Amino acid sequence: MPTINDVARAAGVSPSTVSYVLSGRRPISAETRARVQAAIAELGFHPHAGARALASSKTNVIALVAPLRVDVNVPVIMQFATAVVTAARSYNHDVLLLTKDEGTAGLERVAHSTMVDALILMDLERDDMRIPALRRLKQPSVLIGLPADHTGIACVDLDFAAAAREALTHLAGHGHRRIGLVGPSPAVYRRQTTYADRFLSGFLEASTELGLRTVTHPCEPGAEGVRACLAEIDAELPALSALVVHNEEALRPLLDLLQASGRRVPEDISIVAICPRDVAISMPVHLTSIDIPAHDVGTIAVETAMRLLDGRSVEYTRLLAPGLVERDSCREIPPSHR
Amino acid sequence: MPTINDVARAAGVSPSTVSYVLSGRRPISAETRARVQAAIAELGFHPHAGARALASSKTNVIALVAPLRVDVNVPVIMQFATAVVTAARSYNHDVLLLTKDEGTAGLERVAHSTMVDALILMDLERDDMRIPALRRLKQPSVLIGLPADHTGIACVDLDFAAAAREALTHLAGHGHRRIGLVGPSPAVYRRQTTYADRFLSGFLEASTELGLRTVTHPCEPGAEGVRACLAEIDAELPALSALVVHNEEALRPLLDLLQASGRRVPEDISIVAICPRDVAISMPVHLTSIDIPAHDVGTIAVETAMRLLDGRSVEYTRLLAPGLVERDSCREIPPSHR
DNA sequence: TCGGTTCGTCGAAGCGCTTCGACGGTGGTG
DNA sequence: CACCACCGTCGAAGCGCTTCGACGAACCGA
Repeated sequence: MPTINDVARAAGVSPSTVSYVLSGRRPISAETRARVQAAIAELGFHPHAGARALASSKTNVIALVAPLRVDVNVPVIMQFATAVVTAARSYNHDVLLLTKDEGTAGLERVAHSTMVDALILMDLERDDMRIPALRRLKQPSVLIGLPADHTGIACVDLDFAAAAREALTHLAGHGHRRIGLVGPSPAVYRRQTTYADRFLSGFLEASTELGLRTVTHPCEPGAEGVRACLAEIDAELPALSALVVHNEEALRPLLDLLQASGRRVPEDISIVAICPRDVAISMPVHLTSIDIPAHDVGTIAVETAMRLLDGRSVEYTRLLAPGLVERDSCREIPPSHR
Repeated sequence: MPTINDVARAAGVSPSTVSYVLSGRRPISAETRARVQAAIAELGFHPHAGARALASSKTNVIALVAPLRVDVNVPVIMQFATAVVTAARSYNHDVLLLTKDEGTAGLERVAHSTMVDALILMDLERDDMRIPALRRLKQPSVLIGLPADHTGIACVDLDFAAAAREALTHLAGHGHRRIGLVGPSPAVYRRQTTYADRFLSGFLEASTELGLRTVTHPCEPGAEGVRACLAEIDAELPALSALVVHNEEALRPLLDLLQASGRRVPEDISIVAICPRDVAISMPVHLTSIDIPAHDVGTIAVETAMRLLDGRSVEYTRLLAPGLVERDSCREIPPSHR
C-alpha cells in the first residue's frame, strides 16, 4: 500500500502538496496537480481512512441504526437502508450498520470512539430512551420518525396525520360516509412508535371535519387477528362501505377474508391502504394506496445529516406530504345512494 | 473526549500501560489494572477508532456487500444482514454496509483505504467479476453463495443440491412418483446466481436415483407467470401428485391458483417449499418446507472471517445440510394407490 | 521603483494509539 | 550467594494523514 509520501516522492513534491491536491483546500498549479494525479493513479494510492480520520477528525462514515429484528416491516426498512446507503455514497460517505438492540450503548460506542460523523436512526418510539443520549453526542443525528420530545434533533418522516386525512378525503369524495380503520397491531401501539398515533389522530380529526361515521380498531397479526378485527368493525359500524388499512401485514389476510365472505373489492367495499407501492400492486386487486416514501425519507435524512455536518441550516421537523395513488380498490358511490 | 494520555495521567501510569490494560497483550498487575480501569470508567474514555486503526492496522470493521435493489428476496437478505451484524458484534466488530451496485470499485475502495479488515459478500453470480478483484485484496473475504471458480476464497451456503434431494426423498417416501418443480424466475437463471442451478441438478439427480417421473420449469413472477408455469408442468406431467417450489414469490399465487381450480393442498396435491420458515407458516396451509438458514449462514460467514483474520484454518467450502420441516402440505399416498 | 498582495509550495507539528526494546525489581536455582 | 529469568512498567518511535505558518516568486498599483 503506497502512502502519501510515496506519491509525493514520485511526483517530486512534498506530502502536503499531495494532500492539498486531494482536498483542494489550497490552490495548486495545473502542472503540479497533473503530476500528482498521475503519481496517484500509477501507484494506486488510496488514503488510509484511519490516518485521515485521526488527522482531520472526520470519518466520512455515518451510522445507520436499523431495527433488525425480523419483523413486519422488513421491506420498508430495506428501502430506507437502500436509500440511506445510496445517498450517503453520493456524498462520499459510507454507512456503518448498527442494530437497534444495541440501544444507547451502541450509539455511544460508535460516537465516542469517533467511528462516525453523524447518526441516522429509524424506528423511534414516543419516549425513546436514546434521545437524551443522542443530545449528549458531539455528532449530529437525524431521526426517521417523530418521537415526543425531539427538540434540537432533526426528524424526517411521512406526515401520517395528513395521510389519514388524505385517505378519508379521497373516500369521502367518492361518496363514502361510513368508514372503518384497520390499524396497526396492538404491539405497535404498545411500542409507542408514533406513526400509529399520528395516523390515528389525523384520522379522527378528519372524520369529524368531514362529518363521517367512522370506527377504528387495531389489528392483531395473522388471519385470526384480521378476522376478529373486521368482525368488531362490522359490529360497531354496520353497512360500512370502505376501509382504510394502516397495516401492511393485515392486507393480504383481509383481502382473503373479504373474498371468502363474498364481499367484492371495490364493488361491495372500498379500500385505501397505507403501504409501499409494490405491496399495493402485489395484491389481487391493485390497491389505491398512500405510499410510504421510504426512498425519499432516507435520502432526505442523509441530506439533512450532511447539512448539519457542514453547519448549514436545516428544517428540524420535516414531514413529507402524502401522495395517494388511485388504483382499483375504490368505488365511486353514485350520488343517489349516498 | 479524553485520550489515552488523560487516562494514563489520571491513573498515574504511562500511556503504554493503559494500552496494555486495554489489549491484555502484556501482563499488568491487578492493582494497576484496577486503577486504570477506574480512570477509564470515570473519564468515559473510548479509544479513537482511527488512531487505533492507524497504529495497529486493524479496524475491527467488516464490510457487508448486500444486493440492495428492492428485490424478491428482501426478507432473506435482511436475515443475512441481521445475522452478520449480530455475529460481528459478538466478535467486537462493526459492519460497514455496501451495496452490490458499487461493484468491484466499492470493494477496492474500502479495502485499499483500509476501512475494513475483511469482506462478506452475498448474492454472488456464477462468474462474478468481483472474485478476481477480491483475490487481489489484502483483506480476506467470505462469500455467501458458491460461484464457479472460488478457489482460495471461503464460501458458505445452504447445500441446495442436497435440499433438492431431501425434498424429493421426502415426497418419494410419502409415495409420490410424479413430481413437478416450480423453479425460480428465468431472471434468476439468467443472472447466474448459482443456487438455482445447484438445486436443479440436485433435483434431477435425485429424480433419477429415486426413479421418479419429474418435470421442471422456471416460473415468471406474478400470478400470470405462475399460471403459465403450472399449466406447462401439468401438460408435461399429467396427474402429478406433488410440487417442489423453489420460488418464494410464486408460493402465494400458486396456492391461490390451486385453490381457485379446486385442487386442495395436500389432499389433491402435496407441496414442499424451499423458503424461510416464516414464509412457510404465513401461507393458508402451513407448508412443509426446507428452510433457508440465513441466520446460520450469516453467523458462519462472520465466524469464518474471524478465523481467517487470526490465521486459523477454515473450511473453504461450507455447505450447510438442509433441514426439512414437516407441516401440513404433504400427504402420504396409501400404498394401494401408488 | 518599491511595498504589499497573492499564488504555489514546503516543513513540521501534531492527531491518539500500539508496540518494541529497555530496565529495575523479584524470585527461583545451582 | 551469585546469576538468570521473568514480571510489570515506561519511553519513544512510529502509523499516514491534515493543516498551519512560513517563504520565495511573481504580480499589482501607486
